[in-house]
Amino acid sequence: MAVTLKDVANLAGVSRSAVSRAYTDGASVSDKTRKKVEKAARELGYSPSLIARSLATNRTKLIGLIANNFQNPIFLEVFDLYTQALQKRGLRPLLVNLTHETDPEQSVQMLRQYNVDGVIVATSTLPPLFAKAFKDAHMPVVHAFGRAQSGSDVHVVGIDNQACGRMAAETLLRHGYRDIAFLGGPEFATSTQDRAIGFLEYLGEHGTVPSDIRYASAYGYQAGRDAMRDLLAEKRVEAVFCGDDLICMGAMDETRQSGLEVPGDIGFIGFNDMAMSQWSAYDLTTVRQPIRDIIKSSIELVVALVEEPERALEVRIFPCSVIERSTLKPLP
Amino acid sequence: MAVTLKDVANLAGVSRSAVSRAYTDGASVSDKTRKKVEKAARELGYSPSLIARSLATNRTKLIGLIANNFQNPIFLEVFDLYTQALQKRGLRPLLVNLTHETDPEQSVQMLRQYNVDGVIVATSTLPPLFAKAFKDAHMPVVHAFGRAQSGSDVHVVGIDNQACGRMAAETLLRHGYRDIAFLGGPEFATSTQDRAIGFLEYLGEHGTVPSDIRYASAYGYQAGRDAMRDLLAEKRVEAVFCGDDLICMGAMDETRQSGLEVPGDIGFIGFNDMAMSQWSAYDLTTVRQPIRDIIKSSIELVVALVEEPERALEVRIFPCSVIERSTLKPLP
DNA sequence: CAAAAATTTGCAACCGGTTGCAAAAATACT
DNA sequence: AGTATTTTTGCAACCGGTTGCAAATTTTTG
Repeated sequence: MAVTLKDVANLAGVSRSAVSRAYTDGASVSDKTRKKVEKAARELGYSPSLIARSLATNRTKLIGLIANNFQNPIFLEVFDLYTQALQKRGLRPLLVNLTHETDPEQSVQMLRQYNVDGVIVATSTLPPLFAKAFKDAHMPVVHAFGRAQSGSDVHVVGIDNQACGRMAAETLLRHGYRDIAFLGGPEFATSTQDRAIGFLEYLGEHGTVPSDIRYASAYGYQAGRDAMRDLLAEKRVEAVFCGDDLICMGAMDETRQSGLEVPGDIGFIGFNDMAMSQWSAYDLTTVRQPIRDIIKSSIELVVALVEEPERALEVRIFPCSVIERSTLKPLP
Repeated sequence: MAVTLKDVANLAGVSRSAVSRAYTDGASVSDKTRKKVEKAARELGYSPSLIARSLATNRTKLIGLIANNFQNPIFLEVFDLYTQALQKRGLRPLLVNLTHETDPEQSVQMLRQYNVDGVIVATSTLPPLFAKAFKDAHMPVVHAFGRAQSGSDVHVVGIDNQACGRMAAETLLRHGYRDIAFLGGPEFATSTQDRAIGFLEYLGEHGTVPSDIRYASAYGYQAGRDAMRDLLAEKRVEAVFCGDDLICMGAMDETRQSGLEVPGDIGFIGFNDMAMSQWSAYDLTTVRQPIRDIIKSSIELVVALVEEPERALEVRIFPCSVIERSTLKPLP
């Protein structure tokens, strides 16, 4: 039913190899033959089967894209950028949803079966078990938005979360806040841990200590609200550093619902600078993470790894910046 | 390097067919042989290549998932549900981003090359050219969230947008509004057109006409804001039916920025009931679209089509419902 | 113009599985 | 026991491409 290389070869009056070569660039074909093949292909409506090619070349042009947070809209931006960037290179994302997945082996198994050329893990926290499983399966893996784990053996493209924590602290102090709370993402997330470290460090260096340290149960809106409710019930602070914009929005909504004003009564600084952060309902001051750069770079890295699997372990860090909007009181 | 079926066959002391059969259920193998094969496979860490299998069986277990709106967070919910539901059936989504794509042929080409078993188009508007291109390529296609086009030849799973438009109108009238505006998505979107028809129809049946009809340039926040700004500059209405929650949020933010109150000065009713719609900053009254049902059903349909390509054209419609929250004034 | 060099071509084996068919083995029946 | 029936097995061809190698062709050179 489908038209194959052989059909084209017959119509063009050349060998099957000739047709194949006409479709692989860099191959040795005369112009004359190529023209004949192209003509025949057009007449028959031929398009080569990537499956068959994959079998022969052992390359699928498939990149596994692993994600475990489909609640945070920032991942939609991430998917958008990934799919587009991959498409431009003639690659395709094979989306894997780890949201309710617990068994690393099984996921690896799947990716292996599809013979993906490489894997990009786009999660803030890569369970160590997964990292190991991928490595063991001899798949090129890069962990985007990850942390440079000391003992780890997976390539990382991301940001320096400690430095970002410091930036947030610096911004809050500069705006004249003293009585500050830290409201992070889940405590087990390395990203959260690092941001906390940098944040505390900087405050410490300037003779302060956070009035409250607290963790949302997830990188999500409701988790942010819940944590903020608890915080408000216990004490009063001047400003809050939230480990994620979505958490921040939840916290702000909770704050406003309880009758307080932002930034009049409490100031907020978030993290990520997702598209929604500039909505006027929030207009968040936030630490901006350069996701375009991270995504571009992680694709380049995984592609390079496909060519050169034994490449030296690499960690690529991109700088963040503070975007000042209106959730902090004006500079003194 | 990779361990193949032949290796397993050798170790187990059986033929290659035996190994193959051990892995296809329903095949004729004795228990004894299967045990031997399983043991050998375990020892070698064998996992069969889907690529090779695909070549032989002409089935890839890949479903093309086409989307063209990565700006609207509702699609993150959609992706989440799709990836999970497909995974459960042992299928994988091959994500295609049409956002900046104009040439249907090229996209079809791609999906053909990967030999996807079927295609799910998850866009509110399927450009007719795409529909035709897929059909011509003899791919099972289901248009989720689509409209039952009269002359079309693609299966559809979605909602009755006209009925939904009527529901919105009914809700607004019931709440005592008279001076009502329609703020739809892009005018070319069939979903928008249908919602408008139903909306106008119902109002007409109750002796009213909208005070304003207007279309946002996209199903997005900023587009909603811009359209609302124009509306406010021109006239004053009591309530607005927005063609999408995201548009509605933009419109609400614009309204509030201009000093008006919701629902005090202007009431809003949205469309979709995305996760964010219940955030307290908006707490939208909205028409709920049953996306879980649509997604589940569209997968079932595409799977059925793979088995039976010449299946009669089908249109599956799920009912919507109005979720009342706080963006309309209380019932009189 | 012939010989040497460079380019193009086709053959045939291979990638890693599946499957129809006939032979072999196991089970049922008289 | 021997024969008929059912189940299991291996052979070999096939899925749709790629690629090393040697032969055929074209181009360059003296």
